[in-house]
Order: sequence, then structure tokens, then C-alpha cells
Amino acid sequence: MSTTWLSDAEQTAWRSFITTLPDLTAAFETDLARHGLSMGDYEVLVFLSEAADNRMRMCDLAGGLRLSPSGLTRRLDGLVKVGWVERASCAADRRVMYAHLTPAGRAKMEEAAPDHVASVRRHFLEPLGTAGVGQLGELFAKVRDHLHSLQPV
Amino acid sequence: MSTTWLSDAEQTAWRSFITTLPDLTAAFETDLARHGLSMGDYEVLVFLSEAADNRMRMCDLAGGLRLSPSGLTRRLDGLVKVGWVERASCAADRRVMYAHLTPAGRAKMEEAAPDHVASVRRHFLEPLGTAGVGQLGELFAKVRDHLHSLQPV
DNA sequence: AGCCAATAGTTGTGATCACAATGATTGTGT
DNA sequence: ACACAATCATTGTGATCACAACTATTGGCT
Repeated sequence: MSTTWLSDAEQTAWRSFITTLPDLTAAFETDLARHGLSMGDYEVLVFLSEAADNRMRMCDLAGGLRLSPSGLTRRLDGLVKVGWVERASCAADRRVMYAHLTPAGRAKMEEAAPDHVASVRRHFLEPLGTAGVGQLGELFAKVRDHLHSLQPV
Repeated sequence: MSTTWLSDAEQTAWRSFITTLPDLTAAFETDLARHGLSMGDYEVLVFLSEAADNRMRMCDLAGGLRLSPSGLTRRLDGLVKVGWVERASCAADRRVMYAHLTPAGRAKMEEAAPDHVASVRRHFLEPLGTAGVGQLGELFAKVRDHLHSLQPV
């Protein structure tokens, strides 16, 4: 039925989703803060650590992180200041700046990653259960595909 | 298995979840912006419209919205400025300020709500399918209960 | 070659939010 | 009655982010 309102089942599902999200991300942020990292910082390190040569162009990184160009510029400022990332210009295209993970950045990343994984497991995956994890993956894959089909990247 | 890393199934589930979320909320924000509302504003109106006498104490509202007291104060400033909410002091306890939904605020809320519901349905519930909606509700209810059992409100 | 649109990154500005400090009021314990 | 802790809301300050404007560079088109 496609009325203007939600059915009871839809209502409870939507509410449990939308009310749980802030608490869930707050739990992740709190756990990561013990390493002096925000989730935003951590995700930058993850992207760079998985990239070829531990570096990415700013625009690609911004796209992957769903950050605006200016947002990434300022986020990187912080990471550069503490020495986990450095900027490197590109000889082939002088418009381009690379964000490059430093050894210190990689060390910080490897220090924090196990705790973060444990945090995700403890606050999220574990309560879902093995079957629930599989369901969750399928559900959000559907949502993602639907979003991308409407608003192609 | 509780290793330091995620299994493939966990990995794909977690990634599809964490990468879809920003796009999903962006879709909701975009749709709501057609009414001049942010999701934050909209949720304030929802809470007040469902409260007794269309009003709530600031501290209760902040708790419900998962906002800090200062965050709510500033968010309310904006809503008061456009006339959708007004502040009212409490005779019984003069520390307390009520946030009170105005008729204009209720009208704005009733104008935007059907579109927002349609947005939620279109971007989220519909791709999930009927069975998926039920699964989602159960999954996040488990996560919520787990979070609250660890960090009681 | 030369013009011009497209791309890459930064900076100015304003919005949103949290933390800490402050002021005002309430309630509790003695 | 009175002191003191707790509660409620706001303000000062700083962090994060997006949008718009800007500079620099590149690549396509004539």
C-alpha cells in the first residue's frame, strides 16, 4: 500500500533505524577517540592505506569519502599538521595534489584499526548475529544500488 | 570467529552499510530542502507535534534529538526566527524553557511530512521490500537494545 | 597557435555542533 | 533556615563541513 503514511511495520522499522544510528556512530567515535582519531580521520587513513603507493589525488579521495573538495582540504590540514599525511604535487598534472600516507600515519592506522574493528564487531555486528550480518549486507546493497540508479555517480 | 579482522561476509556487509549511509541521508536532506527544512529542523517539528500541548522542555527535547543543550539552543534560535517554534517559560520551574510549536510550525510540518514520508519510502523502504523492512526493524532493534544495555540512558 | 570550457585545489564565509564556563533556579540535608 | 549540590538553559570558543568565488592548469576545438 502506498499511502501518505507509514504502516505500523514500516513505522517501527524506520524509527528503530533512525534512532539507533546516532547512538551507534557515537559509540564508534568514542572508541576511536582513545587513539586521538575521529571517524573522518580514520577513514582518510583507511583510504590512503589501501591505495596504490599509499597516495590518492585529492579529488578522488574527496569523492570516495563523500566530502566536498573544501572539506577534504581542511581535514587534510589537520592530518598533515600531526604528520600522518603529507601533500605531494604531481609532475604530470600540476593541478593535482596527492595526499600521501606517511610511515607515522600508517603506524597510527595499524595501531587503531584492530580496536576499531573490535568496536564495530562489538557494537554492531555481534548484536546482529551471523545471519543478521548477511541480511544487513543484502539490504543496504539494495538501497545503494537503488540510490545509484536514480542519481548516477 | 573473533579475529582482529572481519570475515568477507562481515566486510561486505559493513562496507555496504557505511558507504550507503551518507548517500541515503543526503537524499533525504535534498528532498526536505525543497520545503526549506533540514532533517534536524524537521525532527524538532516532529517531536513537538507529537508532544502533549505541542511543547517540550528543552532538556527533554535535546535528549530525544540526541543534541547537546547548546546545540538545541542554537537550532531553536533558527526555528524561532522563522516563526515555527516559540519559547515559553514555565511558571512552576523558572529554570525551564518550553519549546512550543506554533500554528505556522504545525502547518509547515504537515506540508513537509507527506513528502518526507514519500522520500523515505522511495529511497529506503521500497528498495528493501516488505520482507526487508521487517528484517531491518528487527536488526536495528537488536543493535539499539545492545547499545542501551551497555551504556544505559 | 589560440580561445574556452572543464578540472583541481584552496580560501572566504556562514551554518551546525560539542565542550566548558556561566548564571539562574531548585531541592536536599542538616 | 541555610548551605550546597544538582538541574536547566545560554553564551564563548573552537572544530567540521558545504557553497561560492577564485587561481592555476589542462585539454579540446577551430
